[in-house]
Amino acid sequence: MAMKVYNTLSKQKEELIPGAPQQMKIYVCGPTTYNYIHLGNARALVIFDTIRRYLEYKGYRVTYVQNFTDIDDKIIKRAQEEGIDPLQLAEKYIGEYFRDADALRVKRADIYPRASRHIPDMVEMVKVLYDKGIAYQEDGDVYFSVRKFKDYGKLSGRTLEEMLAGARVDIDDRKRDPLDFVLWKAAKPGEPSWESPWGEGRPGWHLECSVMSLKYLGFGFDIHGGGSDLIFPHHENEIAQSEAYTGCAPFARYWIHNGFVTVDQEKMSKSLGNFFIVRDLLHDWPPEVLRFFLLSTHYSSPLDYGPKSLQSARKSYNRLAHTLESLDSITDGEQEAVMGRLSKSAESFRDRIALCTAEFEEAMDDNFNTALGLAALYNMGREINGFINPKEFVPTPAAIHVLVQVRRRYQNLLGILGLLPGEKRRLGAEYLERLRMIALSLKDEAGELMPSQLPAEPQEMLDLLIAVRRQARERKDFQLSDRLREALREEGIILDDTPRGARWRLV
RNA sequence: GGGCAAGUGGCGAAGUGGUAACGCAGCGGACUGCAAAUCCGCGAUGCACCGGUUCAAAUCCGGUCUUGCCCUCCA
Repeated sequence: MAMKVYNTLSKQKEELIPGAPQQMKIYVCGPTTYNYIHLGNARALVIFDTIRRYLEYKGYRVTYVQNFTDIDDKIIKRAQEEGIDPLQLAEKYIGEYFRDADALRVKRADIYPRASRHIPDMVEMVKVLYDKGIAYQEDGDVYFSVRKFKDYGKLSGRTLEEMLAGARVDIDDRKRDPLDFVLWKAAKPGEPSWESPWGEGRPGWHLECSVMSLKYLGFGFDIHGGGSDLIFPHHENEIAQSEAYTGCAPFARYWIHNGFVTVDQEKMSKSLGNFFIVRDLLHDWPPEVLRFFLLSTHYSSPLDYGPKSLQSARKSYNRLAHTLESLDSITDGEQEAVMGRLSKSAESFRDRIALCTAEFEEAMDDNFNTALGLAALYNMGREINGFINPKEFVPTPAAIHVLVQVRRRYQNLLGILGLLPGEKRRLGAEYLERLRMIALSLKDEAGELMPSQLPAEPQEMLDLLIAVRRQARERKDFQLSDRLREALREEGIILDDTPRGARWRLV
């Protein structure tokens, strides 16, 4: 199946054809590291991570590059406030970035280039642009002359005149044209700076992405991604620099931009101050739930954040995860049971699963429509539940065989979206005391069901409480049974009664 | 002021010419202890509004209203 993707450059959906067979070279603009990442940053991360995973699923060899902007006005400002070295500050937040990204199941990029480590390459690019007469110098600053690049505006879809009409551009005497942008900034006292033919200074923001993407992926690489707020000026300027530098086009072939996360319909942004830090959200919500939320809307649309939407995401996600749990428990570690004759119903079940898989792939092939892909997973989940839940279901070897395959398939697809449930959490030592409290508080009611000697290990303690409850149920003491279940629930332990006894899980 | 999106059931959200996916909430049912959890089923005669094109429109065209985004560091 051919894949299609919306290309910001052509403003239409195009077939995605790799530059080299079965390979995809992707460059994604990473964060400026002066703070923890927020949910808006996370959206871009998760979206491009999902695109990458899907391409890999389709058999592409993906080279994935994501930069860190570690030289920047804000980093410098923040570092001055804290009285530390800017690069050290950036390094600290790069570390924090990895903690959050890893928690969100974002696969590591192949290369994480940093602006600070590519200064000579950047100076070289400026030099070439200067020698070509496209850039000019003024008081140690070097500017790119947009009038010298005829295609300026092709990404954002604006002419120079339209941009000027905005009248919000800086009036700067040193610029020959208000729309010219800085390639190299002359050093100011107390700021990090590097040697250059125009004196001490530091690179302009857009330069790093041009230099580093060309260096690691080469001219005309496949996909360049980022948030829509980067279309102008960042990506527009990247194109101008890079194509003026190399003298040919296109610098990158497909430009993919994701929509914003909003709060009360307003863009979540650092400058507005209405942002939510991923670190905090991870404290309250499992990473899969955050990922589910971020992928539940098409990547190009705005996504409104609110506690209600996350609650809904949690319930929605739990259903998908629960189906996987059921599959796990029924196939119970079996890898590949012996093949036997399939019943008619098992056969048609297998066929319907195949249809859902095709549905998922079609959705993802069409501009990475994760919302539609999730719908396919729900359809698949419904088929699975409908197959294994009825009383008349018999786990014959043949049925298990099918289910093992289905589990693998279902797991695979969830994995593309990064939605595989994390490792089952263990009962930590902190539970022991809380569980003992429950036991003690119910001692009178439970009478001889509760032994006087309580276990000293959390899991044994929980097993004991579950056993007590089972006995209470057997003698139809539902009051005690319910009270026990409620008490456990308050501690975050949920009991599910099944025909094979109670199963527990953590919220 | 200029440029660009979007407006779909109570809520969220797919669908860009052929008769409205999916999730949450709600309702009904199965299971059960008239429990929790879970599972299954049901839901828009209509897709902001008006007009037009077409055998056929949520989907194309024109107009109106509303909202958001970009034009400034930002994923």
